[in-house]
Amino acid sequence: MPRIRHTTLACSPGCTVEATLELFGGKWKALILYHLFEDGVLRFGELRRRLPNVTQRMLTNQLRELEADGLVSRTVFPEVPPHVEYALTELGKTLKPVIQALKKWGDRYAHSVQRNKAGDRD
Amino acid sequence: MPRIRHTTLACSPGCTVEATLELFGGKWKALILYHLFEDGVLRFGELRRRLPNVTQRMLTNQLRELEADGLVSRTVFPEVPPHVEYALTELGKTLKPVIQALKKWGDRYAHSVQRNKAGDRD
DNA sequence: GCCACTAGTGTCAGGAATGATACCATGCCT
DNA sequence: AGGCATGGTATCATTCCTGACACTAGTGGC
Repeated sequence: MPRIRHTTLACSPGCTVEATLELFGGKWKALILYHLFEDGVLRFGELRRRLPNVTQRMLTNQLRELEADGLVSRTVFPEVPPHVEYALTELGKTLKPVIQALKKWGDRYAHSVQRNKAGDRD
Repeated sequence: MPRIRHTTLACSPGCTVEATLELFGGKWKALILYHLFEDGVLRFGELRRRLPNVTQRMLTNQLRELEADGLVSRTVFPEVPPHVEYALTELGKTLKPVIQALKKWGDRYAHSVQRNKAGDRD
């Protein structure tokens, strides 16, 4: 859950930047998308294993929101035990260059971010 | 203030994606960066005018964090009334392709994000 | 003397985001 | 009959984010 949804994109010229960010600004969404780009299709449990620090509830939430935004598809197989598959939609796939840009920058520069602040964690 | 700072980037292969996102995942940071890309150097008040919905305190906070992360420089002119200029650092400038990717995607696809969810706002 | 201007800071409060934990259904295996 | 597996939900508590509002300094103008 980012914070605010502004679907009217009239606020300012850079507003679409914000709007885009809100789609995967959720705490784990970018990671989810990233793994879906890597692996294509993933079951709930597989995603969970790839994101060890996410609680089940969080993962469900984030996936539901991605689904509601049309970025991720959710396919339920009526089996027991339950079987649900998550994959990127066509729209979701268009985010690839964005995520790649993020990753590329991170791989190159993240280490050079000097955190001078107190209250540094992790 | 994103949420967690993990400076050790060992969590998962997509971790740098998250790390990058945390740099400008703050509610207004992407917008601030965007405007600095557009205009080069901006005074506090100018930024404030470009981001009408941000409170002074928020703007200060976000700028301080961007500064702490080494993305934005803050230059104080010892005058009265106060005069402070904000600009991108060299590191900050390297984020340009990332912000551009966000904007490009937003301009093209943001409108096609269908929000099926209840609780839609704005 | 009083007010305005700029760039803040301090405090407080409300709400949202997140986490912990427990619980559910159902079919299979033993 | 009991336990396990999967993909969830429900409830509660807490922590974090954000906004509203008031306040500051120092000089110039009326």
